[in-house]
Amino acid sequence: MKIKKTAGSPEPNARERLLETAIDLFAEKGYAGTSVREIVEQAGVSKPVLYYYFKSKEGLFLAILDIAENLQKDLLAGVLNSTGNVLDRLLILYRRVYAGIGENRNLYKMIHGLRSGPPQGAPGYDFTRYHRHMINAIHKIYEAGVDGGEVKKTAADEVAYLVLSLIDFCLHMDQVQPQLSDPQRPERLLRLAFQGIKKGMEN
Amino acid sequence: MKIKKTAGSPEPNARERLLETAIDLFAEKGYAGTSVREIVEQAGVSKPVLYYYFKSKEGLFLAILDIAENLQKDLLAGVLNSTGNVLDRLLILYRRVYAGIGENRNLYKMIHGLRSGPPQGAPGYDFTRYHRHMINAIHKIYEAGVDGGEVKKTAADEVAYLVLSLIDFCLHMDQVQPQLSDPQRPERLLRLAFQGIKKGMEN
DNA sequence: GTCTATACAATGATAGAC
DNA sequence: GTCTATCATTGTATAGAC
Repeated sequence: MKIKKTAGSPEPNARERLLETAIDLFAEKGYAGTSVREIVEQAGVSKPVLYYYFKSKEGLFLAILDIAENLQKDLLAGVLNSTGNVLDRLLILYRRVYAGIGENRNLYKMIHGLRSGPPQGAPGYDFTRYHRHMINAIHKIYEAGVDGGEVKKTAADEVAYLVLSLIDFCLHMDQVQPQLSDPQRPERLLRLAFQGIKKGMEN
Repeated sequence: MKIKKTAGSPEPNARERLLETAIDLFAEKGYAGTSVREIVEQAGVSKPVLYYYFKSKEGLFLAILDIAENLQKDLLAGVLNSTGNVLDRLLILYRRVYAGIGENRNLYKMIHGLRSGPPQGAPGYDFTRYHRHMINAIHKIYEAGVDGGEVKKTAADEVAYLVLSLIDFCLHMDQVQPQLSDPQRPERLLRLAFQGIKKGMEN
């Protein structure tokens, strides 16, 4: 699930290096905070090379987002092929997402920053799509659990939000405060949410 | 709980207008995406006025963050004066925070963007402090509930993270997808988390 | 496809008059 | 305290040679 070029072509190197470098820099300093000069310098190419492949800074930016959405799409499709009970499948969802992020850490960082942040002069782009894809996946997993009589039929929407908020939060923590992060936390939080906090609710 | 100047002084207007304008612009376009020229133009002052009051773009930025932290501090102190059971107090926490955000919407937007995003060329600043303050407040509320025998003694840390993730998520939704936002959702999610999702856990 | 060289607008910041 | 005028630097983007 690594970044690959769009189609099979001779493709030496420059384009790939530009993509990877730009992802790193956008993740680290934001869109507006990153200059074209920095990108090409660090990628070891000259300015016109960037404009040749991507037409503009915006073009490069959008090319990256296109890659990201395809990665997410493939990943969620894989998760929905899983079997098991709801909690297990949600944990699979989390682990796959977590693993996918690990493989393209800065790509996630870049998107995460832009998703909750201001469009730093970046071209208009609807970042809520990633969110929607996640909600849909959780929804499907949960509904399978309702059909199997495993979980309450409570408003599935609310559950999807509850689960996504936990996952998002843990990924966010892992991103901005890795020293406080704990790979086991998502599992514990999910179990906690499943069982309830209130006294007298022990399984 | 509105933004006010640091001390009592003659103070006509320019400084205040610069602060408010900068908050709006930083919220909308990020730190790097906002130029000094834009700020002073929209504030109706000339460039040197900004440099007179804040010394630099960074100085203005840091002055804003200082205001924000004081607002949060006062707000949480007020919340911790509340009484009642855990769920009620957590809802009070959410409502106060929500109200506080409503009063200074763009201030929150600006910080929220920088908290999860890249330092867009902005001066180094530890944005995790807001997070820590929230965790501490939730912790205190929850511990009061444990003492009163109201909630499980389960790892209070986990509960704090669970609750904060719900609150953060709802505030985030309200921020980036107001059309999908629902003022009642936080309450529903908190109740859901308290009671548990799993079947057989009905109160 | 990739380079050198450059155009040209916008940037953050300041000097010095009032 | 606030202005006009200006600075050096950096920004995105392109022409034209190879």
